[in-house]
Amino acid sequence: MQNSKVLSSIVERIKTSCTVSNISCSCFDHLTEEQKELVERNQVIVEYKKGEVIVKQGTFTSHILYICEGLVKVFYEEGDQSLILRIASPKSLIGLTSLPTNQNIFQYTASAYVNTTVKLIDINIIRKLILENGRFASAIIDVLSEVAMQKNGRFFCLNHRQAFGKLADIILCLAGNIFKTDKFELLLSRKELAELSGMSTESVIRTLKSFQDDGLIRINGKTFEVIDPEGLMKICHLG
Amino acid sequence: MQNSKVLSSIVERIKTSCTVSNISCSCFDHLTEEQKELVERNQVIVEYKKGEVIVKQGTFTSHILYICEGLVKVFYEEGDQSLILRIASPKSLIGLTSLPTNQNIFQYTASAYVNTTVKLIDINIIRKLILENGRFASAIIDVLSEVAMQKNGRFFCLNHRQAFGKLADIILCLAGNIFKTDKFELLLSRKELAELSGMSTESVIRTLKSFQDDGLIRINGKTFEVIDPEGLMKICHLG
DNA sequence: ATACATTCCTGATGCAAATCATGTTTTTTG
DNA sequence: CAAAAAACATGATTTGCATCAGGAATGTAT
Repeated sequence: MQNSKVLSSIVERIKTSCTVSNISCSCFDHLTEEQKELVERNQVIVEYKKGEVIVKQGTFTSHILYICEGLVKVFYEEGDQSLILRIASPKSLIGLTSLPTNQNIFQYTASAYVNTTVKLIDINIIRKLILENGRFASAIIDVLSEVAMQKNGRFFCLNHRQAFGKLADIILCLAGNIFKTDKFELLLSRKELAELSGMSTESVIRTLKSFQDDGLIRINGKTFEVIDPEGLMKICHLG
Repeated sequence: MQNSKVLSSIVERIKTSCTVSNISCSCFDHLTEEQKELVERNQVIVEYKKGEVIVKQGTFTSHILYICEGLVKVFYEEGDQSLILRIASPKSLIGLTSLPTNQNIFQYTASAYVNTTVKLIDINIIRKLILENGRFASAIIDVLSEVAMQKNGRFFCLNHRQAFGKLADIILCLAGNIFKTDKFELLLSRKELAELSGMSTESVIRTLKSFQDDGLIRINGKTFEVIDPEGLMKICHLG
């Protein structure tokens, strides 16, 4: 448990270069009671099973997604290749980039990593609220900005680091930002981890093994434990 | 000149995967006369020489940048490595990601590729206008969304294509989006082109040469001419 | 329990592209 | 204008990582 403290302080420091982060949204707090009701009247709550597609790239954006529970993979597709843009955890919004009215098509696919509960909110209501409520608009801008900055960090990491650096980063992010503990049950397969880090499944396995051999992490099936977060940090910044 | 037509139609089609694009901003059109005056009273126009740093990552964001003329490199720095996030051409805004008040530090450096004229607008005025004017806020959201989507395309391209695919993409983007003609004087050095495409300078030179040998482009010093845009297109989507 | 499919893992091979080394041309500067 | 510096170019070498091939372990369906 001492490690948790070290971990959180480290994750704090590497925030900007972090591949995966948890950007929560407080925009609805700025609504009036009346506006809150309006949102509630125009939303539905839907549950998705592990692996199910929530929205598909290329379809019309009729709704904005608000993740209530679960974990969602947001990715860009082209041909048979894909690129994970971000991982959305509870309190995240998905679909904001479709707010421009001349761009009302989903530019990415979102699917559930695990069983996930999502609020679907009518996008026109969001548009209306942006026009009406400055504080709400400002909060939406904040979310967009944060997502953009996080993406810059991920972008940088994927392009400038090599295998072990990328993977070290992802492990720290999963521990620090998503699961918020140094020992967690990883819901993702090695293949999904590979997709996330932009490397081959085999390389992920090999690299994970080398981390384990070097005493940086401990793996037992799906259970991951970060033993030496500072070591991972170093790897992350070197390679 | 026949080629220009082909070129523009092609650039139209590959818009989403385009590494470099020209996102212009019409947000100030939505201001009242009074608000426009407010902006004008709180802005200064500054000229930067080629190579000069306009804003430096890590410094306080007191102003938003509006490019009047020129070409600006926006990049993320970490240690001695850097990553170009986007190229900003006239009518672009830079610094919007610093709008959240809890995040008032520039997350990237901007420097002038060529002599550039920039309007510096007090960021607090922009914040005030977002709260006051819904249409303005909405236009800012539109810009942020477009930049985000463009970044996704660039992100994808840099990660999934190999050298020749990346470079083909960049050449098409420069021709189609920045210079808007199939024959242009490239202001960037091979080294800058390498930085932009995330490859080594030597590889850029070699790849450019192979494009020339294959009759796809013609290069004469700094003058680039796209001869076979459809060929470049194909390369772009294959590799 | 048996058959089948995934996921996980390991070693061998190949290749794209970075790096190194070195030379040439162009541009900048004193 | 000469000297220095930067940009451009090209060949040789190295290397990180994907790909291929095959096997063990785990999970799922029959």
